[in-house]
Amino acid sequence: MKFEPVTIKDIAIKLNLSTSTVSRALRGSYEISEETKKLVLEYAEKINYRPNPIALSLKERRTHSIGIVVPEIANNFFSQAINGIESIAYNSGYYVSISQSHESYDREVINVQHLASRSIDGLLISVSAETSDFSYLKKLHERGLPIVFFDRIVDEIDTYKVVCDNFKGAYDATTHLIKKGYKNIAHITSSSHLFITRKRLEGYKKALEDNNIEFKESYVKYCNHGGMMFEEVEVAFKQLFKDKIKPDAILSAGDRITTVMIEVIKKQKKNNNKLAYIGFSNSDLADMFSPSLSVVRQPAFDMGKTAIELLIKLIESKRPITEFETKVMDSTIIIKESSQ
Amino acid sequence: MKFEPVTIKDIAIKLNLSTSTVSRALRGSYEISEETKKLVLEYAEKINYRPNPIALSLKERRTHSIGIVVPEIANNFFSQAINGIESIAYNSGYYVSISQSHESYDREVINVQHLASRSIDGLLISVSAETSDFSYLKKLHERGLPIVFFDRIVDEIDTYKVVCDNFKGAYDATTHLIKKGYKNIAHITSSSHLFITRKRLEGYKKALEDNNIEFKESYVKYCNHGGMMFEEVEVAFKQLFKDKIKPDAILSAGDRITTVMIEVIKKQKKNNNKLAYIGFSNSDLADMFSPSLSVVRQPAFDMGKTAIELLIKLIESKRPITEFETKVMDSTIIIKESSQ
DNA sequence: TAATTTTACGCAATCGATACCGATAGTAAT
DNA sequence: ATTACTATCGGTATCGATTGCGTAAAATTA
Repeated sequence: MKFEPVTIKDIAIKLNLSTSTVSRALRGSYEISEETKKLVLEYAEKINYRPNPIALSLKERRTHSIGIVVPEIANNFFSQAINGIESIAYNSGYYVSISQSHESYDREVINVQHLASRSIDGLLISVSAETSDFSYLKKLHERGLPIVFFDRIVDEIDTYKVVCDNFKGAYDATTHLIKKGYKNIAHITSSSHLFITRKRLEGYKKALEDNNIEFKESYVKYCNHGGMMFEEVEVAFKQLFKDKIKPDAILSAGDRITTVMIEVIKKQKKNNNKLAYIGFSNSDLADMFSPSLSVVRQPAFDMGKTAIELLIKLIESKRPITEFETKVMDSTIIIKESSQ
Repeated sequence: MKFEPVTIKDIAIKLNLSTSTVSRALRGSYEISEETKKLVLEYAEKINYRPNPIALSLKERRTHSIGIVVPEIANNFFSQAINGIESIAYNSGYYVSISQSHESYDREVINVQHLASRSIDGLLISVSAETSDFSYLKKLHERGLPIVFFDRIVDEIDTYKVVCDNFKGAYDATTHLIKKGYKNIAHITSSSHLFITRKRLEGYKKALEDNNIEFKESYVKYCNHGGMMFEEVEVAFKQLFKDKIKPDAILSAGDRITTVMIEVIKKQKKNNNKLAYIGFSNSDLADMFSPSLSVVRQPAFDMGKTAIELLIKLIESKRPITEFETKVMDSTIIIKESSQ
């Protein structure tokens, strides 16, 4: 089965013109007589001619599309961020191509390479939990591919970045738990090589410190697959409760880890309302949980918007940009029953 | 800022060979000496050469990528289906490009046109709630674009389709409610021009009929934006409760409508455990709701897998396929607290 | 009327990779 | 020595659209 679209040549042959004339007529060049223009335009309309974007891309060395690589789309934060990206992209004439790494380094590399080998003009990426080697991104960036990082940013690559204030989010959430009287606060988080993981850990630590609570290394558990595997969260959880002084509250990082943690809690039937928890989450359903979920919410939609705006700026800039900034946006903590 | 990837010509010049020789060496042609092959391969590796997929696409008239158009990705059913699609696509050498219609006809057309104008080899689509005119798809299909519909299928276009048994799902769910003693069962559903909406309505009706319960038109409420607007669901809900005999149970259609409906119920504080509900939903969090949510669950992942398999079959078939089938997969009803 | 300008269009190169058709050595067979 | 054959490589058209350059014919000016 083959899809045979009409080309400019078909029009040229039919109307006894050259392809150059047809091309110029279609784009309304002053060099073409009104008569010919009308003829071409009408016939093109009639046979529903559409320029072949692949041929155009080859010629112009631009595709007018940008690539998005995220760990997963079945994640409220990322799907909201994507919506933000799209809202700007479409109005700016860019088409977006979304792909998922599923928190796997290999999948991430495959996706990025595919996109980068000339099918996109720029890349928006939030790296996977598994990724600790960013050299493949660095190479692409050095070769001139415009890249903007959002959320899971990469510290060692110098370009625009968009994050929320992870330190403050974790600090506020931890402080909130402390104020509620909890003293043994654990932290279940994503993989340790993520920049945002470190920032959140810092916020958590600082809050403890400011309240004269001793930080315990054993209270911090990392999930190297970002919560993609139920077991890793379950193991982390169980280990926490092997401690002689059991946690009375948990701060969790990220949509996936937070929801999986809640599943673990349900499964373990641990919760006789003794365990408080608050998590980074952009779920719209937090209210409907039982108990309703306290969250640190990131401005995902706006982060996406900001990221794409910066990327377009990079792509369309005439001369190389060397001064980059990292936009830090506010997160909000929303207190519900789970942390009371 | 420009991205200047290495081309076959760069290699040719450097090694003092022709582009043809380099091309053949890269693909291991028998016509090239081992010596030259080694030389080319090593240099290509060194400078990290990647063939330009755009040039290849132009030449081969194939892109090795398929397009997915869904109403939204922030929807458990669709994100799971996409994961199913990807699981097969990657292993078959196809790259997937995802885009969202946001239940808007205009967005859907823009997305499909962009994809179709030669940047994809085939299309997987679940149409938006707004779409009632399928002529644009019909045209593309007639011109030879391979299309497979899944979930929101289009009756009047003859190709492969994948759905779950919507009739049976609705029938079973309604029967379950009846068996639990509910007699005034309402149905909040998506827009009326969707094929699956009609099928679900039929299942709902038949279950009432088989149990000698009178069908009331006023108990069926349509959401023409598929639940994308909170208000449409809220209005539907309020109207139901204006009826002199108020519903004691609701069957809702689709992930979005179901979750929005629950929000409405919360907001209205209608639920003193009087109102039972069950909805089509693939949420993994149904258990965590309060009350936990009874659902009709579709085999989203497998539906995605089946759809992409059929699409690849269509794309790679040597001669035109004229015999099409509609795969109907089983749905499962999972009973929890909300329908007791 | 001759010279010059304008109008309207065609030719061919280009983007990157492939593949058909040759072409040139070198070797083997007659 | 002539022919046949093989191994190895290059030239060039091609995919679809754009664009710089060239040019015939028509229109304008001198």
